[in-house]
Amino acid sequence: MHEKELFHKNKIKLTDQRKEVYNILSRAIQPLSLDEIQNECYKIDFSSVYRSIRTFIQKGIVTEHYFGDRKPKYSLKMNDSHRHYIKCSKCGRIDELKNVCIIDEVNKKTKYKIVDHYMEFIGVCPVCLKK
Amino acid sequence: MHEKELFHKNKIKLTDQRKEVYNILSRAIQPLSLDEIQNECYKIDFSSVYRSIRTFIQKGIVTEHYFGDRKPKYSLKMNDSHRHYIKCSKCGRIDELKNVCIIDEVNKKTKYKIVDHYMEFIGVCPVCLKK
DNA sequence: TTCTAATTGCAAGCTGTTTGCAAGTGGTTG
DNA sequence: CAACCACTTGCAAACAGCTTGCAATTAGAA
Repeated sequence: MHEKELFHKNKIKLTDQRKEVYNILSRAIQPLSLDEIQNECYKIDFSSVYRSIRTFIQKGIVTEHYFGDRKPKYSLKMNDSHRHYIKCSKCGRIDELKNVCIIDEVNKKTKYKIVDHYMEFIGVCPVCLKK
Repeated sequence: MHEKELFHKNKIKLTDQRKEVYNILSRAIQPLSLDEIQNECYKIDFSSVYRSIRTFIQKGIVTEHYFGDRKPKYSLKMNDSHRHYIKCSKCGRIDELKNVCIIDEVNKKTKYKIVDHYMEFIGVCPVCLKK
């Protein structure tokens, strides 16, 4: 869906700042922290990035993730299906993790109804292993 | 292992403050934040709790967890051989995810040698599901 | 084009973590 | 078992990241 349509559907005013934040997230291959987003922006105040993100979360467009890092990270929910990554700790290469279906297992074991999840793996890729 | 032995083995001075922090963690059934630990203490300055924890982490005795509230939480690593958690999106309750071993599967599928990973599951807990 | 409610940038405030320092203490040594 | 010293403590102040109030600006409806 195009951003204009998406914003309109969600009753979000289409400002330059919000467009830019949205586009940065849509191009990102990984979730980004607030300051990572701001660094990608041409010239937007931190508080505006912050408020854009809060608006997007509230409208259900963006998801907030917590990893072993003090700063939460953000991604577009619409990219959710591509949200399993594996990253090489040597060369930085990022691959997608396909067909790793753990949700059913987690569901069964915990009796929770899973509404969201994120998995990220760090390892040494086959190429670097050979070196 | 008894705390005196453990501290000695790790070359940590055995002070009243550290003993107390350690004992609070060893009794805890969930990871605790710094101020939760301090509240359990008889009368220890916040910075001493903080520094005890940092020492324990550095010695590999304690693990730091991020669960999406602002405050990281801490648990004894020995209680904790490979824990994953699941968090309720309604009430914030945190449960442990037992016996979810995905590493072997990821290893097999990707040929990466996994060195670290994050998994985050958000769902609605059984109690909230009933409401 | 005009009008208004929503959004922006800025600066200040808040919450939680980290650090510098003087005073105090564990534990090693003679 | 006394003396010593490097490590630890409590306190207060600094820091980092997030949040908010406000006056000026702007999107978009009328």
